[in-house]
Amino acid sequence: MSELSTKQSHIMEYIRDFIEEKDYPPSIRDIQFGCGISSTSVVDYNLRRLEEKGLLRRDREVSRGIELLEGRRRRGTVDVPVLGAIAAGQPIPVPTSDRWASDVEDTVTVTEEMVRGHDNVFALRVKGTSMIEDLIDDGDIVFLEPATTADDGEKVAVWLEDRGEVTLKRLYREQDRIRLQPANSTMPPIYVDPENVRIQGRFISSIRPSG
Amino acid sequence: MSELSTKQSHIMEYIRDFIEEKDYPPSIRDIQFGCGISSTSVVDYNLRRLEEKGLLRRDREVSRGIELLEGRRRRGTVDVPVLGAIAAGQPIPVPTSDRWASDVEDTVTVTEEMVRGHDNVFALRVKGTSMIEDLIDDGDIVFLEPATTADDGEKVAVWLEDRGEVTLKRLYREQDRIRLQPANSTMPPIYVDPENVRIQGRFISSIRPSG
DNA sequence: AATACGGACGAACATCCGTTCGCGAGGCGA
DNA sequence: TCGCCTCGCGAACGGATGTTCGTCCGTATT
Repeated sequence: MSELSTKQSHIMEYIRDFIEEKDYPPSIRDIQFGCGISSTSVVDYNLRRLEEKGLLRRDREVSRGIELLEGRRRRGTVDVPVLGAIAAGQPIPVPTSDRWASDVEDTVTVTEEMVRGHDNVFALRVKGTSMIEDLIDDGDIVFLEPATTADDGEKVAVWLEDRGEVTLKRLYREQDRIRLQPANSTMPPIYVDPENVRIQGRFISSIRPSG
Repeated sequence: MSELSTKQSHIMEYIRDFIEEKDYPPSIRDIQFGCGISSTSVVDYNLRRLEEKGLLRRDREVSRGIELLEGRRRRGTVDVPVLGAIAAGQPIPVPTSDRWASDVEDTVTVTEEMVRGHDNVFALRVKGTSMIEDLIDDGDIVFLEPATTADDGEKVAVWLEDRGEVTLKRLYREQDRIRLQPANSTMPPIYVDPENVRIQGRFISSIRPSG
C-alpha cells in the first residue's frame, strides 16, 4: 500500500543528500539527472506519489518548491533512539529479552556535543533515584554507548540474566563476584555472579527535560 | 566596513523567515516584493554585497540558489546566550556590574524542550560544586529565566550588591534576612540583608556537556 | 564645476524549470 | 481478448527566475 518503489526511495535519498549539501531543494531536472531518470515527467509522477504518501510537500508552479516532511534534522543535532526505561532504583525488566531490539519506542533529538565522539549512542529513560548522587534523577534520559566491557567504577547498563532485568549502576569487580553500586547512600549494593552479568552500554551523559 | 545597510539586514531577515516557513529559499522576486524593493537588480546588487561579506552563498544561474551561512538554526532548537560564569561554590564576580549586559561571550544550542515554556532564557557556566545535591555539578551549564522574585526554596541566581558577585543558590526568607542555601552539606548557608540581594534569574534546567 | 562612485531603477533577455500531453509497455481482472 | 491501471518516455509550452545593461541621483573628491 504505502511501499516505496526503488525509484521513489532513490529520489527521496537524492533529495535528502541534495539539501544536506546545498541547503536548498533540487529542481525536477536535478533529480532527473541525479537519479538517472530519462524524463522530467517521470520525476513529477513519482513526486506526486511521494506527496500523496505524505513524505513531502510541493508548492505548485514554484521552482524547487519541495519540502521534505520526514524528520528534518538540523545540522548539529542528532536523533537518539530511546529504547525504553532503565532502573536506577529497583531493577525493572526491559521488553526485549536478549538484546534490546530495534523496535524504537521513541526518539530524542539532542545537540551533538551531548554524544560527541561516540557511536551508535542510544538512550534510556531513568526510573528511580538510585543514581541520584551521580546527578542522575528519576525521569532523566541517559545516553549510553554500546559496550561489553567496563572499567571498575564506570556507570554501565547491565543485563541481569537470571532476573531478566536491566539496571544502571556503577560496576566493581570483587574476588568472584561483581558489585553493582547505586549512587544513593540509602540503597545497598547488589552482588551478582559474573556469569550472570552482561554489560550492555557505557554511560556517556544525561539530560533532564525541563519541567 | 562590514556594516549592513537597512535594506541588507531587511533582506537577510526576510530570507531567514522565508526559509523558516517554507523550507526552501526565496527567489529574487520573492525578496523584491517581500521587502518592497522596486527592482530585481537592486536585490541582486545587495545579495552580491551580502555574499562578499560572507553572510550567504549563491549558486549562479540556479533558481533560489541562496544558502545562508550564518547560524543555520534547525527547527526544534534554540540558541541560548551564555552570559558568563556563575558561582556555585564561592561567589565570583561577573564582568558586568548592574545588569549583565548584552555582550554575549558564547552561545549554546539546545533542543527546545530544555527551555520549553520560558522566555528570554539565558545560560551560565557553573563554577564549583555547591549545588551538587541538586544535581548541578562543576562545569554544567544552567538555564535561567529572568526573574526578580522567587518563592522560598527556589534555585535562583542572585546578585550580591555589596560583594559585587553573583551566585546560584536556593533562596529562603527568614525574619529580617535572606538565607542562600547551597545544596552541598559541606557548605554553610550564606546570610545576607534583603536590601543587598537582587534576584536575577530563576533556574529552569541544566545540561552537562559530555566529557 | 567636473569627476568618480555607491546605490537604485526599470526593462529586456536567456535560462531554468514545473507542467502537460500523447504514446507505449506490462500487469491484471473480467 | 478487451479494458483499465501503473509506470515510464520524450517533447513542447509557458511561467518563473537569475542576469545584464543603460540610466539616474546624491554624495564626496579633486
